[in-house]
Amino acid sequence: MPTVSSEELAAAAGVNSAKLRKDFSYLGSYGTRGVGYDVEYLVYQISRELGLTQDWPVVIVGIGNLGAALANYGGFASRGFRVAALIDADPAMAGKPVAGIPVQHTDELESIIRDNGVSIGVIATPAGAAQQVCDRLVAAGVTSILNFAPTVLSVPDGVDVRKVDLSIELQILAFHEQRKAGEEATAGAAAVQAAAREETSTDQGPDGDVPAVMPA
Amino acid sequence: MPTVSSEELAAAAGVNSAKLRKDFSYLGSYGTRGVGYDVEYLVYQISRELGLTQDWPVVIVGIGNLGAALANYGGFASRGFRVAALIDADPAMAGKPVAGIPVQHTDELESIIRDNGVSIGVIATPAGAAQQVCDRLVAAGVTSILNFAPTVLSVPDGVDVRKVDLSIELQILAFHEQRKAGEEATAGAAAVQAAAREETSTDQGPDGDVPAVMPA
DNA sequence: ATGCCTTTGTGAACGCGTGCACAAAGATTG
DNA sequence: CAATCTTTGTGCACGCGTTCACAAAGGCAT
Repeated sequence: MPTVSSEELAAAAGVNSAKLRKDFSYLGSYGTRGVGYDVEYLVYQISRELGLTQDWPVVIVGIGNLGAALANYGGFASRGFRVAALIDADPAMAGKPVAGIPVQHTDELESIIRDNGVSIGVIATPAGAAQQVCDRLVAAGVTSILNFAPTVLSVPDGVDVRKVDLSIELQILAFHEQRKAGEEATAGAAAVQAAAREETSTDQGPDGDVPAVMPA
Repeated sequence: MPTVSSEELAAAAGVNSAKLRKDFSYLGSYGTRGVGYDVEYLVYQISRELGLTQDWPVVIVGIGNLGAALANYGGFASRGFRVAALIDADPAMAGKPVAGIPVQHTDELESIIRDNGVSIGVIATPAGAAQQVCDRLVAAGVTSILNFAPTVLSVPDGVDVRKVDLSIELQILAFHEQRKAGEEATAGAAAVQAAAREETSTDQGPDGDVPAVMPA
């Protein structure tokens, strides 16, 4: 039986082994003292807890470059996601296959959601259409939305929204890049990013982790 | 002179006003007691600290759906980024304009980087080509890389890499979705995501923030 | 079977970040 | 110019998460 110790795992991940053990303990997944964790069992437990063993039907709305890129993205299937439908407002797109899936018109949105029991929707439309699409998704029963459009969506309670801003990551890189260059005047620089984050977005979305460097 | 108090700002952002003031204090940007912060000055200071006032030339390598989507993305210009060049390995793409910028062949990579003083590169190639492109970018002088390819890149010290995995955000939504549904057996669920994070990626990339719920 | 060795699971201490609360500072009004 | 009022900047305390350290547990060799 192949096993791993918390020590090995921690070293590989660059974290503290005690924390890792404590985290695992919340799972209820018990390791064996003197031996370690059964790899297969551990992988299964974590996968299940994360929802990777379930099948999540997903719709993508807005089949432009980004929507097409998402439809073609290989990582989805392996993580338990299944693209149930591609939806676009352009009638000319209807029926055209993208990533092997025929695009359907926005008119079908509600019925697609209901027929497939979709609870997760991806919005890759232009900013102008995003809120409207969002409202329709929610009304049809979607309770989780991944938003790529550069708009903050408002949704009723009980609906989760995560906003992906492709430029935020670039901004974080630029921030570091700037600090590499100018070590002189940039003395009391850092903790700003936290403040900036507070200013721009109202909560939803991924927090780019810039290490909170405390200036001298 | 238009001003804001830390109290107003904090309320709008949903955070504590004291923390906000403390964060601002690290900037050295002083507010005026009894009045608040000069909005214009504050915006400028934060922008400058974040590198938004600088002009960052960026190259995008791999002009498939994703690369094209990035090239068309409006958010870049407003954040100080300028797409200096689009690069693709397919000779058939060469010269074809995407988002108004002609695609150039991979052969030109090194000279483009050098001529434009590019220090930030975006990789939107298939996984197989990513490491090779990365190596060439680094060799040509790029010191920050935004990686959309589903591979972990290895780079020498001094080079920053951020990996964007489009399915991670979906996974976080699915995680919450699962918890919404099954409140029964999912008693001692939560802190797993931290552990999972430790397992999968070795540091680089955005940490999707799932609130660390402690089980009873 | 007994003792030793390895590794888990966790109680307790430490450290850091957040939030409270107040003194200092400046603006404003009479 | 003095008194008052508002808001900043920050010392201090609290709380939470991380880390340390060790006892309990199980495997394995003799």
